[in-house]
Amino acid sequence: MKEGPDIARIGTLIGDPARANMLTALMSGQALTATELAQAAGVTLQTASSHLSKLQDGGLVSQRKQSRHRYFALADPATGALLEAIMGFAASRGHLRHQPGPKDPALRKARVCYDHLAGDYGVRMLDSLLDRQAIRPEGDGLVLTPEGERLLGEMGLHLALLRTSRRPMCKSCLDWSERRSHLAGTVGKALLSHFLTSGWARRSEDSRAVVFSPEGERQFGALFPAFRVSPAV
Amino acid sequence: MKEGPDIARIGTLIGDPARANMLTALMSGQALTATELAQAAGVTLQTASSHLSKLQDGGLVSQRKQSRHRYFALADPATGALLEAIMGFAASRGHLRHQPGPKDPALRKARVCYDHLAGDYGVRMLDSLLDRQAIRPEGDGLVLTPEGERLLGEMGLHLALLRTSRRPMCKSCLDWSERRSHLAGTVGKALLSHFLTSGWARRSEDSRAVVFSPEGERQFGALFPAFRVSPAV
DNA sequence: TCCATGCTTCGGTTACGATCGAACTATGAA
DNA sequence: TTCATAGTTCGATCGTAACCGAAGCATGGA
Repeated sequence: MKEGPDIARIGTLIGDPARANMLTALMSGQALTATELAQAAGVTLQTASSHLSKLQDGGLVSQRKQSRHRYFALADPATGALLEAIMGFAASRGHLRHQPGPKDPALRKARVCYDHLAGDYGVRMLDSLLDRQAIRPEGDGLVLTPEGERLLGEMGLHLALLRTSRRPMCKSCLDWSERRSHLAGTVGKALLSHFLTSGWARRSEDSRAVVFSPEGERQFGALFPAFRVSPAV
Repeated sequence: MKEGPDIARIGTLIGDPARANMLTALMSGQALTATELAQAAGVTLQTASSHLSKLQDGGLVSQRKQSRHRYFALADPATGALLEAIMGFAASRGHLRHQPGPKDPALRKARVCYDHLAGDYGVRMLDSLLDRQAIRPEGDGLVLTPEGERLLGEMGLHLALLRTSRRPMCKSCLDWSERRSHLAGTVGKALLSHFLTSGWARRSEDSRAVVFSPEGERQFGALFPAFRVSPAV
């Protein structure tokens, strides 16, 4: 018989709509309870529980008990990266759950993608960083330039701390709404985190949307000017 | 309702064992007929036909008519890359179709991974290229150094021609058998192609194994010495 | 024209897995 | 102790999709 990785198992786990909804909800990077995930998936708690134990057996999600609650989260960054890859691929083939039109504009403008910023603002940020040579494409990936290090330092990010992670610093991630790339990796995570902690933006309660305050809009606009009216393909 | 890429659809397509087997067979990079794919999947021709039309609707495979035959292949390199990513992820979670032991030694030694060399020899090749600084890790990816350009030129590969492709030149790909990376991308493809055309190796008829000739072993060993007895994790 | 080959379509069967109600366990609060 | 909340396990139902036999198309050779 054949030998090799069991891709069918992973496919089956992701292939059920309820499980896919749960995983998508967990792409926000937050840990969610079984009840919350049941709501997100549109199934009862019993069904959700069954799905979650399958996802856990499959190594896609991890569980943390905390008093009466059980918090579930994506198992690790690799899981998030895999889901991002599949999302990008699905979008590239036109497999959208509904129409790709201008629906849910908040999500299209700015949203959380596992742990970094996606949507129009995410794309614009990466474009701007590339334009001012803070980041440079190199081989298949992206690298931070000295100018980029200076810029991030100015914003108060601790580069040395970021480098301790085993994840790549910069990584491009295909955006399903924009059909273009935005910035993932440790730096992408740190930037989003910076926006949130400095009060420039906050996360929407009930979706993956990221809502900028007026002040945040101003600051973001100054840091990452829309240097080109980017046509969304 | 939710908005976004339909990852469940991709998951379902990959999640059926018969379809997964077909896709794995197509990872050899060769175009195969419906009959061949039916054999690979262990189903009848009717069933295979049904699966193939689903895969085609989903944008995972493409079809080419040639007289009475219909050749199917992976739709594009992005599809191969996605499958590679899922294989790596599945292997990292221990999801193997059978035991990960020393079974099918030919496959573990050297095999085709979509269009480049994988297995022990693939890992060894990349290790060796990194060791002699022909390739350098940069950011998330790999880049060819001047030394690497010299080396490839010496082997008779046309770098200018390779650069015309939109795919990255060098790319690392996680190896399920070795749990380490091997070389993908345009350069990885060109190297495998070089081994095959120069008669150093040939493809096995009925599997993804790559069989080296005695002369090929010698040449490969000279070019890519096993500079370190690499422990397979 | 006839037949062989390669593949698709149709129809009916079957099996697996998603689903939920109900009962059960666990933790915390009153 | 009792009650409430959070979650799992069990059992039964139900729908979908995989599967294959048979028939139908298409292409090419004799």
